[in-house]
Amino acid sequence: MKIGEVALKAGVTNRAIRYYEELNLIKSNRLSNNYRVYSKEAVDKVKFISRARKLGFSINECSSLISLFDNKKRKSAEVRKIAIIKNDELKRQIQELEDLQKSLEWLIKKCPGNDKPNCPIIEELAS
Amino acid sequence: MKIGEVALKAGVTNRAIRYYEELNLIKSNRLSNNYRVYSKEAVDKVKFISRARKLGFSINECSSLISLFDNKKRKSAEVRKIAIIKNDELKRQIQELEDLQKSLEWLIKKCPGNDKPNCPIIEELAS
DNA sequence: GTATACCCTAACGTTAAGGTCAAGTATATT
DNA sequence: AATATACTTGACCTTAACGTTAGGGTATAC
Repeated sequence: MKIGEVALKAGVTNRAIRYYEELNLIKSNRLSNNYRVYSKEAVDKVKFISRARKLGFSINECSSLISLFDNKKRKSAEVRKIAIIKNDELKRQIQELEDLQKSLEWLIKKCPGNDKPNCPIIEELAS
Repeated sequence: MKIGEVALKAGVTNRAIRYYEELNLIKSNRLSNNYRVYSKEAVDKVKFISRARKLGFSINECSSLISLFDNKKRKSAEVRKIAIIKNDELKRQIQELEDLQKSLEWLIKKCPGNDKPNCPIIEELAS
């Protein structure tokens, strides 16, 4: 299977695949014409990476997950640990954004939103 | 007042001030030695920008807010509009992150976290 | 045999908001 | 005078995860 087919099946671009390969997340062999060839398992791996990315994991984290994916002697506790770290990060990030959003919402509620210049939002920022 | 003092009073770096100036968010005059000089109002503006940034507004949005801040004939409805747009963006962003986080949490709960390889997180990503 | 589609590497571009030199000028202190 | 501190511009650096050319070679269909 050549790169285009893998890309199509996994729903990513050729460039992304070459990039993952560059970072050693996946591997390929070469044909005599230097084209990359992939096994069916490579498609699964690329899909795996794609799903993990959509779950919020960075490429680096994907790399760790792929290692565990490959390691049939893995301990589920190790996987769980990575997931928990990411989950905590997400929760913290959400909290920060919520704090901002609540502040903003509070200001919006206090703003009359009419034709006059008087505005609590501007005043708050200027205070 | 020279740049260092403004930076100190507003709690940002000299570089940040020059950057804001470069993007026309603030202005300065020059002394005969080419040093920038600022008025007291400039300090207020830089503080304004700094606070707005911390509320989640981008430099571009700060630029719009500064224009309204400067415009004494502004309508509070215009300010409110910008704030509402940003608020909606924040809400959407929070929602996306929460969806991710919930998915991850669900997987974590299902993972035994022991010494065995069997792991629902890996399985989900591989499915 | 030529048009089209696919593959290759190398390398620069993208986004935001400044950070970090480098090299020179100016001011202030001792 | 020498040293230390503050200011100037200009230009490259940072992060992530690829996107996008440029300039080729290869394969397949007609």
